[in-house]
Amino acid sequence: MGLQKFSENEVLSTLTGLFRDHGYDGTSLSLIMKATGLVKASLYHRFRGGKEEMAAAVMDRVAGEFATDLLAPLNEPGDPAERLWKTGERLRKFYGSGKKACLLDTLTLNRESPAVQARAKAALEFWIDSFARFAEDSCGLPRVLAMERAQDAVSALEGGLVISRVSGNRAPFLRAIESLPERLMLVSGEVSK
Amino acid sequence: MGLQKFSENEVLSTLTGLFRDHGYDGTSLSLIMKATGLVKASLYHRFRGGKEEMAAAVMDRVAGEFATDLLAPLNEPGDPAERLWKTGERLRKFYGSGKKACLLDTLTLNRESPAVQARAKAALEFWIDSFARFAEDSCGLPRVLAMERAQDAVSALEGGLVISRVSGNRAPFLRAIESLPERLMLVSGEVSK
DNA sequence: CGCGGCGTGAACCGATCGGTCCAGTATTGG
DNA sequence: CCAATACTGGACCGATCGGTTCACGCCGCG
Repeated sequence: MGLQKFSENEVLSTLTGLFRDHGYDGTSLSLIMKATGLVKASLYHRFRGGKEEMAAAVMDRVAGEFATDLLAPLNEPGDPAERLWKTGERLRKFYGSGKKACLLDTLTLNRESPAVQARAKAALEFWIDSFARFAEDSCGLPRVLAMERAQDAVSALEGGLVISRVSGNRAPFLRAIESLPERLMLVSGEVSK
Repeated sequence: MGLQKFSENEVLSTLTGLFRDHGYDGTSLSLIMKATGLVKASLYHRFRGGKEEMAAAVMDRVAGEFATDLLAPLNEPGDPAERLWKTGERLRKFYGSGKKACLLDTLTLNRESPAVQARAKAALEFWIDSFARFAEDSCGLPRVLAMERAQDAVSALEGGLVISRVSGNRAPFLRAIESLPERLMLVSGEVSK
């Protein structure tokens, strides 16, 4: 069998960066060719479904990364505060401290991609659910409150990314990361500061 | 002078909806033609700069709407709580209770549009600044805290929009609206609930 | 060593992209 | 009522869009 110039993982990484920066419509095949160093036929050979399959594959990969890496500490044994901090650090790194955008945002504008849309929704729900279960199981928050807090926590992260991207100031996103303990671990909402 | 089929305002409203729903790259000229009922030449006559000028005009219009309508209550005399509530209601209506996206998000992915990018940044800064001045002048928050709170408030709104759009659940956005008083009016962060 | 097959490059496809041109229409001011 | 003006329709442009085809080269396996 012929040897591939770049591994599946390398290509998917490049694709991920592309879709993050430019969204679905903004990521043209020619841009993908330039960035990956592969030509159309090579791309098409790996992704028979074309661009949409590429986007779906990227979503799957990132969803897997969230499940097995970024959000994994939430389900491990140990001190809840430390586990949440670990997850926060990984999220911070994943989003380049606010420099990189989120696929859930940039990849969901194209309406005529139900496959991508469904994956995004599932990934978001998994994320929120992971936060909620952590707040409920490890921190004793009542179920409904835990769900609200989880939604708000992810919302704060996503919003921070938008603000940081548009304003060029990473502080809002970093504060969203730092606020995770207050959001998911405290029963009432008071802050010491 | 010839009579125009649709007023400047009608066309700009349609364009606003288009750019909100599909982003910059996703809003093709043919889509614009269908939605506005105008043909390319007519569009091009009104916007010599083409699609980029349309996007810029939309940004200008919405920025003006924020300044003279949505955020205006913050600078009026009267009870701060009521003024903030008024602004919240207008924001809620503007974003269709979470169904409609924000241009600051959907229009800032295309990097090779410095004009649009600059307008978005300015509009966002104006928004944050309006919140911050309200928190400082009307609610007595110290300047630096007011600025942080304002950033976080806008961040919560933007995040709520993303979550609501992807999940199809409007609750997160509505909670972001409801949380405005806590965010901008309270010196410490405790909540009664 | 040669065979089978995966992976790749280049050429090519129709459709659509954003943008341009100009002749015509309609309307208002003089 | 005529001319200047504001606007619109349709045809057209080159470039690029996403997608497809096919033959060749390269590799591992027998």
